Amino acid sequence: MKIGELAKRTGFSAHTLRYYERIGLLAYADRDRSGQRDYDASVLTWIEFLGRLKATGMPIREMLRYAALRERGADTEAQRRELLAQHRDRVRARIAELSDCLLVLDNKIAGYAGTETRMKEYDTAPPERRQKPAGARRAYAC
Amino acid sequence: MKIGELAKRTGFSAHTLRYYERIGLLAYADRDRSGQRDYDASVLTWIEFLGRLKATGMPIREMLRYAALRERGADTEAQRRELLAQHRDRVRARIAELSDCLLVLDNKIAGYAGTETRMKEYDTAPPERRQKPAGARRAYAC
DNA sequence: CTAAGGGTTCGAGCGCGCTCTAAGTCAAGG
DNA sequence: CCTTGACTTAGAGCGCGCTCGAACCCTTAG
Repeated sequence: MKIGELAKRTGFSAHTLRYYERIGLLAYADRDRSGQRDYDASVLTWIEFLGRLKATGMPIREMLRYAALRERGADTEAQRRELLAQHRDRVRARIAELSDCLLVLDNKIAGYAGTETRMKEYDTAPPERRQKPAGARRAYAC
Repeated sequence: MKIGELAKRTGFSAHTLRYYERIGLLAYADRDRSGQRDYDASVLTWIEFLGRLKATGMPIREMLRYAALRERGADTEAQRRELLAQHRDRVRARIAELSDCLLVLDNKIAGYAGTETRMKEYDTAPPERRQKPAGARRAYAC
């Protein structure tokens, strides 16, 4: 497989794949007689996993540490497991943080929606029902 | 409140707060007779909300759009709500992505743990019980 | 009076992760 | 034979979000 196809398959650009090789995140790829990289399909698994690490915000520095352990073979498994476990904890924390922020956002949005609803109700409701609806209790500040 | 205290209270550095003012994310702050910024406590709410937007990965560009709408007053509420709703959807998608990756990580980690378990079992189990345990079915590739 | 410890401005610099340019090589199709 | 287009390299450049340095100004405590 040449770099263009690998790019297509992984979603990384050829530029990025070469960059990853340069910095050591991908092993030096075999070249054909004309010097072009010729990838083995097995690299797909690794690149896809790198994609996961990247998607979860692992810095390249740390991917490099993981890649280096991997290259050193089976007796680094405990260290790799440890590294991933730490990362997993960070991901969990991140999810929790985002979920927390999501509540704030929902609240704020509900506040805006509440304003519209109140305005509509104020316009359309008969005078005796013109009172603060339940949604009006928060989120005016911003 | 001077910038140092605001920094302490919000978790943003004084440098960052000045930077935010420079780019228009924070309104120009009143200065005292000696030219030092003197903040009103009300700015805290806004800065904390900015912190939420930042924590959820909103780019500064977009915070600026939101801030600009806010400055323009109450008749931009629908647009602000729309902007936040879009952002909220991205946050939800991001949480989903992270959760998905989390499963992959858990799996991989379980694979490493499985290796250790298997090695232990292989070392300690009597020969007739030396067979693949349940945890051995995946995640060797990396 | 002096020194410490805040604050001010402007602009340069940095760390990250790419992303692109330039100049060149090579293989296949018309 | 010639063009097209994908590939090669080394290295420069970029967008983001700060972060810091230099040189200076105020206020306050000892």
